[in-house]
Amino acid sequence: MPHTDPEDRTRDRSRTEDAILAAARAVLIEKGFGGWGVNAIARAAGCDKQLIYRYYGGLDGLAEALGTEMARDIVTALAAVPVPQLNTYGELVAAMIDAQLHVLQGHPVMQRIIAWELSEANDLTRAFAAARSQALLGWFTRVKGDIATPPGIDAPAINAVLIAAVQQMVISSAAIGSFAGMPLAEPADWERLRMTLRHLALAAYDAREPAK
Amino acid sequence: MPHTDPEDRTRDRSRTEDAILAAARAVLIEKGFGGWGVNAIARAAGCDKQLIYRYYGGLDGLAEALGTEMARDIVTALAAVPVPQLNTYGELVAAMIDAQLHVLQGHPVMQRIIAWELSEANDLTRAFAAARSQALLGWFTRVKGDIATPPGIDAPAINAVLIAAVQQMVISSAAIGSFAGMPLAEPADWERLRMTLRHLALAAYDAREPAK
DNA sequence: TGCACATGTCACCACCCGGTGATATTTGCC
DNA sequence: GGCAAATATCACCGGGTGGTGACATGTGCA
Repeated sequence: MPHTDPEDRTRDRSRTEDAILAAARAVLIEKGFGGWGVNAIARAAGCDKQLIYRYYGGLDGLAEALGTEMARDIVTALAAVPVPQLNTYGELVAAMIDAQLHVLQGHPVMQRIIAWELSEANDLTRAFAAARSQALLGWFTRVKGDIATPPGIDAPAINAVLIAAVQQMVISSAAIGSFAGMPLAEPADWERLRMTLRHLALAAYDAREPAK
Repeated sequence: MPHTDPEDRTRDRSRTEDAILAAARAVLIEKGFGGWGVNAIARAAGCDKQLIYRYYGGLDGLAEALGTEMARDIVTALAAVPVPQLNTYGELVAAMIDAQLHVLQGHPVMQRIIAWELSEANDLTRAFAAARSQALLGWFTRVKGDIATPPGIDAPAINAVLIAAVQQMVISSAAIGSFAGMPLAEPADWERLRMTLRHLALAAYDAREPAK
């Protein structure tokens, strides 16, 4: 029976490609970028490491694939933000911050990649950071056209600071479960952070923030 | 001549101890924690790695020494903050944030250690994070007694968010020179960040921030 | 059927790592 | 001077890494 069903073939390139990609994610999540190598990934994927070189061109190509996935996930998350309902600049920023917090918190691969960027400066990590910046800034410039930018305020800097806080808090929570004495484990902790970020965004932009 | 001057001895324990510690800092700064190991440090110190084990008890003891130095540097930097001149809670927080930004920006070892904390969760990195948190919170609780805490505001959360932003921006600048499209290289960039953080702190706490 | 190719496996290489025991040399005291 | 201890060096171990060439086996087409 030479013509077997593609589903239960023992030799299926696309299947092993998926297995390698999944293993690449799993190893990155479990061991971090320090333990992210061909041997560990091949072991986790249950195949020979040679296939990583054949199908992805080695670690670099595999990392690129993860970066592409990450950028796509950010775009997807931002696309779900209900922009038309936001009528002030502060509300828009608060929504963006909220989306960023949400997607990053549920995305351990992105968390590891960000920690990677912060630890090693090379072409790969620079490409990671650029992809995320582009996804964020692209969405924002595309959306802010509808809403007036407050005058006399350094909006890009404030937005960068808020995004930076989100990143640091989420990455720190994954590593040690808290930050500067503020616990980051229970859902209530995250709600507290969410409210704080919203408060800051509104206080920075909208003259009178609504009572909470 | 058995009684040589201690200054030009070839065999001087305290001298090599200092050399090892300096090499530990240098290697951490240059290669990051991924390349921070006994072989590289001994090579940089110009001595045998055996001495690292003898004098510091291995990598763990050496890392502890670096952590102790870091905590001491934070305390020193905070001690220079002119607390008596600050009469509002927002001003106090702004001064703390400013001190934190200043010390971290001039402390590449601390930058690497923070990136380390964000990448690996073990007893060592947890001890690092705890030491920094303790230095910060200890100073703050010791100082805030003089100034009334604004009611109805989650001050610890806001402070944590601002500190988190500082950390993320500085670490990111060291790694890729910018963050979310905001350049972080020239002194003017840092002044811009400084002003933004101050604006946020005052907007969050003091009802009417002074005109800039 | 037979043959070419795609797919997967294995063995091996040089290199670096952390760690340790044995050994050499200097120092300082008696 | 002599001798013990402190200081420093060397050689080696097992193990892990990224990378590569040779080989085996399943697949699908002529």
